[in-house]
This record gives sequence, C-alpha cells and structure tokens, in this order.
Amino acid sequence: MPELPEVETTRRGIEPHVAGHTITAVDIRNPNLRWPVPKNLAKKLCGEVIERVERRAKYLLLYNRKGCMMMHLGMSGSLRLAERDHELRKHDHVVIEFDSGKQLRLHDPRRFGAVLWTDAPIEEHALIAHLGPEPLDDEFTGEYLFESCRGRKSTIKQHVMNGKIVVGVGNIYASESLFLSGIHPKRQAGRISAQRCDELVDAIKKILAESIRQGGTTLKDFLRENGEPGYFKQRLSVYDRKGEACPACEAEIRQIVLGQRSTFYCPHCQR
DNA sequence: ATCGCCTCCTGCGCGC
DNA sequence: TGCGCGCAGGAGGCGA
Repeated sequence: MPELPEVETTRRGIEPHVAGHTITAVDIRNPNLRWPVPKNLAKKLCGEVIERVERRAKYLLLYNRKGCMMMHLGMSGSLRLAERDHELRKHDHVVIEFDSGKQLRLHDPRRFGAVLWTDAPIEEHALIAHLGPEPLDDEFTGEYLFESCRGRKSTIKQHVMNGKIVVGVGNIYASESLFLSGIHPKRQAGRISAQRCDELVDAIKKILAESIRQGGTTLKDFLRENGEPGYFKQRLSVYDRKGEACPACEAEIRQIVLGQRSTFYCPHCQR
C-alpha cells in the first residue's frame, strides 16, 4: 500500500538491477489488474535495454529506446527482485526477466495496481498530464498550496491527498503532515492562512524525505525489492495510533473518517 | 469546476 | 475453530 516514499524506495532498490540490462522474457501470469496489462507488452520490452528508472507521482517509469513501461503499485502492490529459479508466490502477476538471470516480479494481491505501456512523451499520458507538482520539488511551495486552497470547500486533508494539487501524499503521510504542522484534518482548505500553508508544505517535505531515508513505512505487508521492510512505522506520530498518547501533549489520539479514509489526529495539538 | 460517493479485489483481524 | 463483518497504504469515474 505504497505512498510516495515506498515507491521511491522501490525505484532506488530496483534501478541498479534493471538500468542497463536487457529484458529477455516477459510473463503476464494474470493480466487482470486495474486495467488489462497490454498484450503487446512483451513485444515492446523483449530484447531491449532498460535505460533508466524514473518516478512520477506513484508511477514507476521504466524507459527503453521505444517508449516507457508505467507501473503502479495500487494499495497492495510491491516489486521484488528474485533469481529465475526462485519459486513464484501467489499473486506474482507480472514477471520480467533480465539477461542477468534476475526477475522483477510484481506482486499485488488486490490487483489495484497497473502495468501500462506508452510510446508518447510521458507528460502527455492521460494518467500523468493533469497531475500536480512533486511534493519534494521546489515548485511545491507554501504560496502554491495557499493559492490552490482559495475557494476550496473540501477539507485540507482531502486537498493535499488530491493528485491534481500535489502528488504522492497518501493517507498515512497526510495525517502525519497535518499533525506536524498542527492543522486539524477537517479544517476547510479555503480557511487556512498563508503562514500555515508554509508550515504544512514544510511538514510534508520533511516527513516524506525522512520516510524515504528510512525505506518507507511497512504497516503490514509492504516490502521493498529485497524483501526488507521499511522502518518509518516506528516514527509515525498519529497514524494507526488511535487511543494512544500524543507524543507532544499526551492527549488521546483520535480516529475519524474523511472521504472514506481513516484519519488520525491529536485533538489538542491540531486546530 | 468541484465535491462526495462508489468501485475494483484479496486478506486479515476481530467479535461472537 | 469457524464464520461473518469491517477495514486496509489508491485513485479513476460517476452523478449531483
């Protein structure tokens, strides 16, 4: 159930094993992901070198000279590197084999993930074209967030989770960033001051960067490409901590639902 | 344009 | 122990 830090951790993990290597085989074991895995994927990939592995939002982008394979991990997806003769697991839906003998395996029990192919410039792809800025890029500023909030009726939490505003801030890090910046998750986006937008943007950048440093958050089943968990879970202040004491003031952390998503906050620290 | 709700799917933990 | 229920890290698509 990866958010940006988990996807970036995966990107960094697979890149050295994938970039510069030639794909020798593609096995689509189950094409029924969020969208059907394209039937011609093997034709586009086999015999070609993956030149680089990039990330835009939560999409992993594997480029060869003909175009780009886009992968999304959805809620339950993960990529694992394994030796060719290593036994496949249930829910290993797409297996990509390299000349090194290593396989890149997309494991995704809920199948909300995706594997797609595009020949066109990636920024023109329908799933990418209308996305907001990367949260860790310099163009994501407090001023930008403040402007994006003008006139918005939705809650600030749903606003920062909206990919058209800013990408990569998922359910865990939205709660955590709002805690760190002292903003109540239910506050209307349009009613937040410019200064507090600055603080929220700082918090988002800080939390995401620190989580990437820790290899992401393993809540229950996210594992990185080498099978290791991420270590940011122990750094979470409020997420999944209903009833526990706030690390800042000892008040009891509350859980509410916003936009069908669980939301955690401290009723004393967040206004 | 914006917002809120539904949906896709499997697995797990909980209460009875 | 078994069963039914609710919930889970995403996000496109729909109708209002």
